[in-house]
Amino acid sequence: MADTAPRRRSRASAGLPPITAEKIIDAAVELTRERGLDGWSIRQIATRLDVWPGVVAHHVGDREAVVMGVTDRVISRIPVPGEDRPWRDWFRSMMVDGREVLRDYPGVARRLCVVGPNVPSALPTIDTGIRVLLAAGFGAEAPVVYRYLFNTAFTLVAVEDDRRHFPTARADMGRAMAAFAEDDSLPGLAVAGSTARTRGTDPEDIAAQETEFFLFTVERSLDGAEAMLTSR
Amino acid sequence: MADTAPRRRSRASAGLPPITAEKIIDAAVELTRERGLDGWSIRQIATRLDVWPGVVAHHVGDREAVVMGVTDRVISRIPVPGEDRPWRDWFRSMMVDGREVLRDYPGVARRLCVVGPNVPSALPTIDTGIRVLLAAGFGAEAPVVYRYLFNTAFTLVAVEDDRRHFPTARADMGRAMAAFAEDDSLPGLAVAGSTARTRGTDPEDIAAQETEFFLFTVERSLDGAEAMLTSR
DNA sequence: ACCTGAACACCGTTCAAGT
DNA sequence: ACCTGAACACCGTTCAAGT
Repeated sequence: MADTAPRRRSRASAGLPPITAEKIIDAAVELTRERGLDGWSIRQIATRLDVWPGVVAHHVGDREAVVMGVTDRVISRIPVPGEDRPWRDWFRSMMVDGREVLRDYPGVARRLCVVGPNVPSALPTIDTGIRVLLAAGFGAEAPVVYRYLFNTAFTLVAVEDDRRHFPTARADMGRAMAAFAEDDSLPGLAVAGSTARTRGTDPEDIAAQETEFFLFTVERSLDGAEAMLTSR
Repeated sequence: MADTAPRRRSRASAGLPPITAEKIIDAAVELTRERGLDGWSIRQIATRLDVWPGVVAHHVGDREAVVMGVTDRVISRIPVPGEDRPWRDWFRSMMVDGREVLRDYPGVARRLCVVGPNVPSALPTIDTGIRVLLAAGFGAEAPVVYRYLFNTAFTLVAVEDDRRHFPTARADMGRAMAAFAEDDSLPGLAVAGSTARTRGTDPEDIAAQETEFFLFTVERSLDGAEAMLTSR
């Protein structure tokens, strides 16, 4: 790995181009793809760029600033569906496409949920989404409905990210539930256990179950919003 | 603070009682209440107990083990509503009461969502909740509906925790949105901005808005589940 | 302006040695 | 069995000094 390797000679005197903030974020984005947003250090970025750690602070700022830079870049990759789509289609597309992007950069979904519209690249999506809800008849509740749908989908992606960092957690959970299948004293868990038993436990089965639950969550949250329209 | 203070003499020779795993988790729970689950170090726990850092590993294990111990203890404080309650009431109570407990221990909600039924103290709640859904007529879908409702509520609490660690984020978000109130080129954000303008920005206003959005999310998620019953 | 090189005050984990 | 005391391999941040 050689993540920590001291350098010897000045970049300028060696004829190398100067480091820029953009190159630092580039390296941080790539490290985030490989190891997640909490899986790299400022010193590892510096090593990749062949400079000393202080250079990162000089061009970008502290770790927090680097993380925000990465977040903004990743969010900008999420496509914004056309505003002519029916509201349920628009949100389903945005959520499913957003999940695809976010899953490649573990930890960014959590950040997105926490900082929300403070990430500039999220603004076009928010603007279009609220307009779509206005057109659907949500009126003054459009902003809160947007937040509700957005949060429900992407906090779930954040949890999926976290679970990948507990590689055994998924299998443990399945096994723990399955163990209750014949427990008469806990009939609720017994039902969950029977369900768990019928499902596969190898990685691709788990991935398919995750996607299935994500899509279930998306549809339920859309139903929850739709109930606001029909009860008028 | 004196979080790092070396000790001098043997506990045994000083007549002090031996450290136990329970006392270590006690100290960690208290530190979590004060600073959150990511706000303390193994060395700070050791300092509070007047021992060397290695003692924590000896009695409990690594940091992960201490965190799971804290999580289990905090979850055990969440009351389980009576199973005779109508399903919406049962879930509303569990979610609102759970939020009250979890908010006192920042970071635990996130853990709970990630490890789920691997925390032993969560099992009685899961068992009762699934039974309540079975009684309500959700049939084989009871387990997935339980997961959906649980996740929606407590991932939101996890985000609320995170936002408290970005003390400016909340106000920045409000100000950022309000700034779009007269932006004709972004009409969706303009609507959100107008809404943001009418709301207070001091801490207790923010707390009230957080609670309001939490309750909104809870009702919408319950509506989303209820739609599964009415469409049969 | 940009970068080096080092220092500072922290981490979690491990482990031989003492009691 | 329990704890000391130290070592190890890391962190993020800061900053005087060089170019």
